[in-house]
Amino acid sequence: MTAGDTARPLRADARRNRDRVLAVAREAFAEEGPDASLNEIAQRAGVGPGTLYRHFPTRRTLQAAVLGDRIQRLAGRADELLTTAPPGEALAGWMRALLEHGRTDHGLGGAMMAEPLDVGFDCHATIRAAAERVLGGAQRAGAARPDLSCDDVIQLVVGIALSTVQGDPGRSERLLGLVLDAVLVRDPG
Amino acid sequence: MTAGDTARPLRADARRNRDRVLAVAREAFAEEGPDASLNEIAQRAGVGPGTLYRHFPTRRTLQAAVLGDRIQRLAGRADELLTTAPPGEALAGWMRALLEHGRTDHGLGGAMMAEPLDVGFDCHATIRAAAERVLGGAQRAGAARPDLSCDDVIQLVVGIALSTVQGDPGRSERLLGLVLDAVLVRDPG
DNA sequence: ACCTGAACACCGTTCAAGT
DNA sequence: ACCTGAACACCGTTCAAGT
Repeated sequence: MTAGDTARPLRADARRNRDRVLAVAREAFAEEGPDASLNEIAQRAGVGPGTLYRHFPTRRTLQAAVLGDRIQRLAGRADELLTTAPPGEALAGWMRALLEHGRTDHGLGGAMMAEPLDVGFDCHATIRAAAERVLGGAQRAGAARPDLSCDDVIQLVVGIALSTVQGDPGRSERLLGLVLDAVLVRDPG
Repeated sequence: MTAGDTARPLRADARRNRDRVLAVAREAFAEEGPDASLNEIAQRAGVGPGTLYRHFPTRRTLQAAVLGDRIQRLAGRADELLTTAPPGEALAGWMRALLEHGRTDHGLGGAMMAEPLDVGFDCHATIRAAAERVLGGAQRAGAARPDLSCDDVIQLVVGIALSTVQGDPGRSERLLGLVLDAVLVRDPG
């Protein structure tokens, strides 16, 4: 199920307009960040402002829709890692993926996690569930500190993303490494 | 020396206007966050928009001026802690102070650290110097990991501030504790 | 030297009118 | 049922005119 799924199908032209707006918004957020002009997005998509607002009543709704499949992929990546890597590495790898997600679109990914409100499909719940899976796996294997919650993991990583959006990715990785030292339990080998 | 010091003294009315704007901006940022309307600040201060822009050509300039003395106090707190607490506790205490700073004014404190550009007096340099002092002290005493840079410390703490501005302070402290586990060297006692 | 405030281009948002 | 686009209130920013 995709982020944009609604109760019953849209009329053909409505669906097309929605997709157009979404495609343009994707580019706009990538280029100009989360505060890109909505009117300009509507214009570039060839629709009136009203049409944009009909489909996405608030800016956050549009942001959530843009991030939707990215978040789905992020959740899927958790299960992928759990079957292809040892638990500790799976957790570390997923945190790396979350970090990258947080940095996308000039920090839009991280910003959405930093604000409590949820829109459309529940981004928070999806990410939290994925975090719980990788963290739980690592904890049961004794590879991660047992007193950690998935919110701890998420907020630490999102924090790194937000404090380094402007800088180079190398800084992000460096900081993630430091946090991992507090999260992972040293392998006695 | 205060943040607002300029080369030569202002005319009396100019100085008064500047102070008025600054006082109103302080309230506005505290209430509405870093994006508070500049026009409204000018109006509430009883000056025209042009006057505000004359004194603070960009929003960041105004933000820096508002945060100025807070940053001075934060830097002073470093030295205070270094003389009243053992090195490891001084570092931890200062990081706590930095965390609180990052959360002020709806995250304005943290946001300014997350963007590279500097305005007016150099906020970054002031904070980095303070961080270097407490971190260096702790490292020389063997209380902190020797491979850490002051940027590591700052960005980790600022990240926590940014990812928890909306939530309760308890979450911030919790996450700071986790980061401290990676920063401090366990006391063998 | 400094202030004022009208003016401009822009933004988000709404809503009557259309199809 | 959906779209359009004019309209409104607002914002940041500038600048000629004043003192």
